[in-house]
Amino acid sequence: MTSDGTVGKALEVLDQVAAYGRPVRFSEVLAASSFPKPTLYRFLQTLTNQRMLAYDPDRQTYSPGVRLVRLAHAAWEQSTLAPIARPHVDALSAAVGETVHLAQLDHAQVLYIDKRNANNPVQMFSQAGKVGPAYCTGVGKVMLAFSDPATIDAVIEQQSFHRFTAATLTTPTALRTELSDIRANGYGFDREEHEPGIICVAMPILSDGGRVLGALSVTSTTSRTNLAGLESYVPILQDTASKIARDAQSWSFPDHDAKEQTGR
Amino acid sequence: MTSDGTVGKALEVLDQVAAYGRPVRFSEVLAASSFPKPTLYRFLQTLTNQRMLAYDPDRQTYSPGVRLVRLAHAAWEQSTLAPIARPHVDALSAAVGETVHLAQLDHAQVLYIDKRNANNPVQMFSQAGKVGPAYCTGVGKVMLAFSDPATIDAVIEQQSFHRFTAATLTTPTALRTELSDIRANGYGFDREEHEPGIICVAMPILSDGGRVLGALSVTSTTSRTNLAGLESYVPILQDTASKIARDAQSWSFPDHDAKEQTGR
DNA sequence: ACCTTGGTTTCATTATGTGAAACTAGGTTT
DNA sequence: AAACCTAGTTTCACATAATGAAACCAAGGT
Repeated sequence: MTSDGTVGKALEVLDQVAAYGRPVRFSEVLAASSFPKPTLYRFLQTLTNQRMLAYDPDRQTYSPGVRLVRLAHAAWEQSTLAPIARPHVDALSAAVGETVHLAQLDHAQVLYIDKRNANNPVQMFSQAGKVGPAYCTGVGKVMLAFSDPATIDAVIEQQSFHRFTAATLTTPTALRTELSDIRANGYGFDREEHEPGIICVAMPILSDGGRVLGALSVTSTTSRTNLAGLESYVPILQDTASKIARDAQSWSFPDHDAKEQTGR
Repeated sequence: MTSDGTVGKALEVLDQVAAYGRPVRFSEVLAASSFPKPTLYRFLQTLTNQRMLAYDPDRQTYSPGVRLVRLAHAAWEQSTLAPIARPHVDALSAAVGETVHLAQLDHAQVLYIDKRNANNPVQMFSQAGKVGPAYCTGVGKVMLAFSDPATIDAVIEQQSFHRFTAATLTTPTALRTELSDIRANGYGFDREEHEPGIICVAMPILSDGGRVLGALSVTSTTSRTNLAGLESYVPILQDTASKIARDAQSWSFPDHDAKEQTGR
């Protein structure tokens, strides 16, 4: 399951390089890798030839390659909620005048798909594609809360429960309690759990079948407002979420997970 | 060269699926593919398992997967000019009040890396990652003009020279003439060659060594201005480009191509 | 001149990918 | 309903391609 075939291994290497967030040397990758030296070397070569990685011969470093940017554009337009949600997110952003996030659950992480920053706009790519922990973000908890039990277990399993702030939930038990609160309410908050001073309300985007398609959040700072203030956005968030869900349905956004295909 | 190993083949398939720009069925891919049925089938399975592709079991279609979005985020931040250029592009955009593009040459295509749309902002990812033809865009021609002869030949070789508008350059000869004009001037235009009514000025971003790092352009419409009007932006474009080049240098942006590594 | 560290190449061994052919599930025609 | 497609999936003997221990090379350092 971990790796299917050579391709899986190569992608594992690609992921690893991307994870560093900065150009890395061969030896660094090697040290962290489970592959023996020549094998890893060949993977890096192949990926570089394929422009999935870029190699800087001067510094002898590898970093993720431009080919990915092109591919991701296609992925973003076809396999995410972003294009469907765009007009609704725009409207929401305009109405609330605060930062709005659109996220999906990928793997066991929160993947930010789109963002509107009311004040200084722009800089989307820098945010879209970003990943965050599921256990201490508004969108993460909300998506998790409405996932099926098996997924919840699997995801919780993979969380680090690193303490970012004093408010961070650091145990599976605390998180599970929070999740059932969220299920009861229909929405959730981030109470400075990830970054001090940063709070948000998050709303799941649910399909008719009750499946989690993604989540929306409105983010602000404790200096500007408080949880009660954010809670006033719940109706419009609710409305936006259901509109997105409706459009996603009619556009026939896949309601199922890609069923686990029997690998090798 | 065409394909190095299994990984290369798999990525070829991935590219092919992404190129459709919409979910595709197995048989469609098969028809266009050089791989025999079971081989292709296995590749699609592997890529799906790896979430490089997403499979919709209802419609039996494949589309690029979300994992790419995450990877691309890293690529965008590390292997493109975008993060370095961002402040300068912001400033340029604010100064000219027109749409600004930042592009790099990838393969034989123009890859848009960043964009500022003065009026209705946002919607970057939808643009970043987008590709366009090199022979009939301002940025494409400008980057090509300052590339080394071998690259020029190779790129021209791969152009389709499809006629988009009456002004499109449709022959290698016409393009070569245009390129030497651009070299002489130091910048270039798009004279409605790609889309009617759309014109732009483009400026190459050159390293100290004279290597093409990317290109900037200011785009407008014939209803708002004309080529002479756009030409007035040349000084600020020049300035912006050289600032980006400077920063790229000091940040040690790879000045060389990833040297062709001897594949299998 | 002699190590050491980091990167690259070789090559016999073995695992993996390969694809013709056979199979299955829906749908359509006779 | 039986025969017949068409599109997708599985099998399996075979060949190719991946593997990694070991050897090699190139810089720097001592």
